[in-house]
Amino acid sequence: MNPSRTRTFRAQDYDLGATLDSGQAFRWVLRDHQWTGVIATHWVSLLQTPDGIEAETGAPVEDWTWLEHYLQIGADLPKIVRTFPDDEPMRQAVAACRGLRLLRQDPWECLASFILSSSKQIVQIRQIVGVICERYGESIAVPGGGTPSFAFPTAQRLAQLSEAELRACKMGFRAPYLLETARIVAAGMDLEALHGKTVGEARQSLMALPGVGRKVADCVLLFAYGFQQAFPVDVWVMKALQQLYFPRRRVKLKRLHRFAESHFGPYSGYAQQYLFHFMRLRDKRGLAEESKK
DNA sequence: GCCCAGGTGAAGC
DNA sequence: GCTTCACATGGG
Repeated sequence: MNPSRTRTFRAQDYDLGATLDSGQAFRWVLRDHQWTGVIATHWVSLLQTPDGIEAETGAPVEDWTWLEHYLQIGADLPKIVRTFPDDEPMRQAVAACRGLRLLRQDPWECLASFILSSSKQIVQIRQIVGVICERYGESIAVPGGGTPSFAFPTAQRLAQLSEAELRACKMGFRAPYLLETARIVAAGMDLEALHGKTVGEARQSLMALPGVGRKVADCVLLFAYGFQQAFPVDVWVMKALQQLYFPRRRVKLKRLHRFAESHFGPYSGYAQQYLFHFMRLRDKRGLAEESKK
């Protein structure tokens, strides 16, 4: 096929906005109905259409497999949703988040981003990621006249920096974690090798890294490696499980993990993303209602 | 000023 | 094993 800068993907049941804005990835910006972001070294702009997604890139592309893979165009969403438990909370979440998908991201970018995510709001994670990309990422091709754009910095690049330089990117106490992890990866830890492991083994390898606990590890397992059983429990998912499944009884984290494993089926990670997004939507609406008063 | 954010690691029971 | 606390920074 001839190299081209545009391409159309046919896709049913795909809510691009919900997917790119649901706290999985931190580099997407909405402008004039188009989502603009960076995947590896590609500047990309995406537009939702009735039949699917129209993509534009900064440089001509011959093989579009990388984008199809990132967006998980081929995932059978109706089939996945049918495996969710048939209970009231999931019915509500599915109704509220129709077309929400899981992306398949680059392991290093996902790992580094989620090390920066701890105890931070999504807007702020975006901001920190933006700063490290501008300062330490390679410049990439953008359409004529566009503002400069940068790849996510490699582990090798970040490994050369000082802790002070990272702190200057507003990441606070996360700086030493990111720096140490970058140095371990730059020194030869093979992130690709985790693809061939079991969830448990892969999780152990990730949790051995500084700044990576159960929650960050599960995010990377789910959003980068496609382990559909990984079930990240952050404050929102904690709230969802507490309020929707265990009202008026405080349940400990360990128990919630066990509940999640047995209750949500083979695509529990997907179910988790629906609960997460559902809770955030509900919160936004709640605030909007309140400000009207 | 206050509380909270896609938490983790270390210290103290 | 568990619970508590410090850790930067900015949004609401």
